[in-house]
Amino acid sequence: MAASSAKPAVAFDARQHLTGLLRSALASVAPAQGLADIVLERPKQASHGDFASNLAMQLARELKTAPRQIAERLVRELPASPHVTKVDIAGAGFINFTLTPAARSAVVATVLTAGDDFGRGVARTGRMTRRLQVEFVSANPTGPLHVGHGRGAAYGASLASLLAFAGYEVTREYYVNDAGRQMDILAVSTWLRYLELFDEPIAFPPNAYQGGYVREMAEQIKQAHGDRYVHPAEAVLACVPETDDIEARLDGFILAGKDLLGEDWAYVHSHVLSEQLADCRADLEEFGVHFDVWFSERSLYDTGMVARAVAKLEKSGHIYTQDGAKWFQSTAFGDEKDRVVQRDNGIYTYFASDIAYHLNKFERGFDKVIDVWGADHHGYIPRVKGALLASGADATKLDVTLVQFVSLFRDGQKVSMSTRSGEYVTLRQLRQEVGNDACRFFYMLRKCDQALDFDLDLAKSQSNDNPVYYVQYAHARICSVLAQWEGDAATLTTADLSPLQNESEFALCSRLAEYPELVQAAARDYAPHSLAFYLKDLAGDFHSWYNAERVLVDDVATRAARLALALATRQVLRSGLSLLGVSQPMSM
RNA sequence: GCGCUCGUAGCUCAAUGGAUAGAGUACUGGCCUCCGAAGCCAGGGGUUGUGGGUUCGAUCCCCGCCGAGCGCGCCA
Repeated sequence: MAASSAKPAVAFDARQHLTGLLRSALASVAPAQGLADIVLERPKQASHGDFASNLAMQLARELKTAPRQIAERLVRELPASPHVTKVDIAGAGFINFTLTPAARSAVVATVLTAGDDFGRGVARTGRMTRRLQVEFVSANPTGPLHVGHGRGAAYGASLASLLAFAGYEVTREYYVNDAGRQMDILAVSTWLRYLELFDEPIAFPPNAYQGGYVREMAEQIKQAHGDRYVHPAEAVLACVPETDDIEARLDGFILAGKDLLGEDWAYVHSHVLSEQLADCRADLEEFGVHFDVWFSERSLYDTGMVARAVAKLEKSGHIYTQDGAKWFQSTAFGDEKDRVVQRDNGIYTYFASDIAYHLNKFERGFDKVIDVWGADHHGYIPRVKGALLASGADATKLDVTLVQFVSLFRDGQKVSMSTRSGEYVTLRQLRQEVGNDACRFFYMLRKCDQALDFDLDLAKSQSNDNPVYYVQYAHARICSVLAQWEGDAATLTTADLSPLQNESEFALCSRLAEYPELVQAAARDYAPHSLAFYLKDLAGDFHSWYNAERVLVDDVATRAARLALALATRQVLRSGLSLLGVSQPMSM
């Protein structure tokens, strides 16, 4: 298409340009320091110009000279530039650059030309990592997702989108814990509720899953299979030891299920698993959270990966046997104590499958493996990294990001939540109360390593005050103006931008220009929350400008320039909101 | 007790080692015959828990103390 040739070969990059100027000045002032990093930051205050460099302060020690004096010399040696209108020395020795109006507004054309690609990073090569995996949520499929999972879901999904946009190839993965005791507990819970439907007198264990969804699954099984799985209470209770140890009693119920149901146990087990997994998946899809891979823990056992992983550790001499169990010597890698990988009864622990899983991830050739865990799992980091090291893997390729807890408040009271007791607010309930957009955005309004207090009443009663509307409103406003203009937006790409002369216009331009570097920084730091804060700032700059200046004025040139600025703003709003999984309404 | 994550305006939260620590909310006072007032402008609000250290410069890095959450199982 001919239109693509309209894309300028080299868009003006102010940061690159100024870096070149400073490098040139540095070569004259201090030739020996030619390799010093040139840092350019965007000052918080408009009076400090468009860019500031701390180069003089960094050189003060080496040159044994006062920063301001070095700054003066640097400024004297700066090559003349058609894009710079003013260079100041301020504060402790900052060199402040103010760009010409043309250089400041040039970003508008850059945005409109690039469209959805504005801010997108190019694929990295060489020593930069390229293929990434983000594993997140990975909740046991033993019940509905709760608001804590929701935070992990929103964080992981936004992070993955951000990394992909920043130029990495990203795989989104959910680790399904479909093996192990928790699944057995869910199966037996359902079976016991099922027996209740046939009036078998068995007291429901207090540590079994209490949620209503368990009763629903029991009802489904009854509808589909009648009394096929019914066994008399006496037969069931015969397997359950008379003890105060409720865990031992629960294991007795599980044993009863396996013994009495025989091959039918597998049916109940797989039925409840697929039910919960499907529910979880649908919940996440509605929340705008998608996965490329649903990885089964059980497949690690079926393919012998778990046994191989343990054997590998054994071979490298990091396993010893004590009390009939096999222990991994994780203390050799900084863990607090050694950990069992295989119990005396021959059954592997979850830790063994975790090792196998991570080795599998590494075998798949990712340059970086990012695990998003709940903060309560922080104690597992040393042992997992230790196992990787012991297996000869490069543990620095594993990054673990911890997402802190979410506390819900209703009527000023903290809502106590426990998965087992079934007394918790589900992600689905939260989404229905607050809405998906507000939910996704709200979760992103704090750093993930910060505990989150979520006031349900506030989110419900004052949902109009939610920051997400502030950002979406800016988008809708722009759509409205463009609709009233009734022109062809494509013509704005080449609009003359010289009519943009007001401070509020330059402030908005500067914010737009910041977007690509913000994307890179947020991706580097695994910090999608900074994108949410950026969008709030961008919307704020837009609203301020919109109140200060009128877009649809009679003067044709001014109107075109301002429409172009509005359109560029909409482009970046749309880009950022979509990365966060928030919709971009035309009207609201 | 040991370990991890934290402690910033009344409240909820920001701040690649940079300049006078910023937003929102709440409070006070202004702005719609004018493109969407879910908006804008202005104002008061702080010893960044605390005491040291490193640095030209510390909310950020290091150490002690105080306080909060989480973890410390042959559960997942």
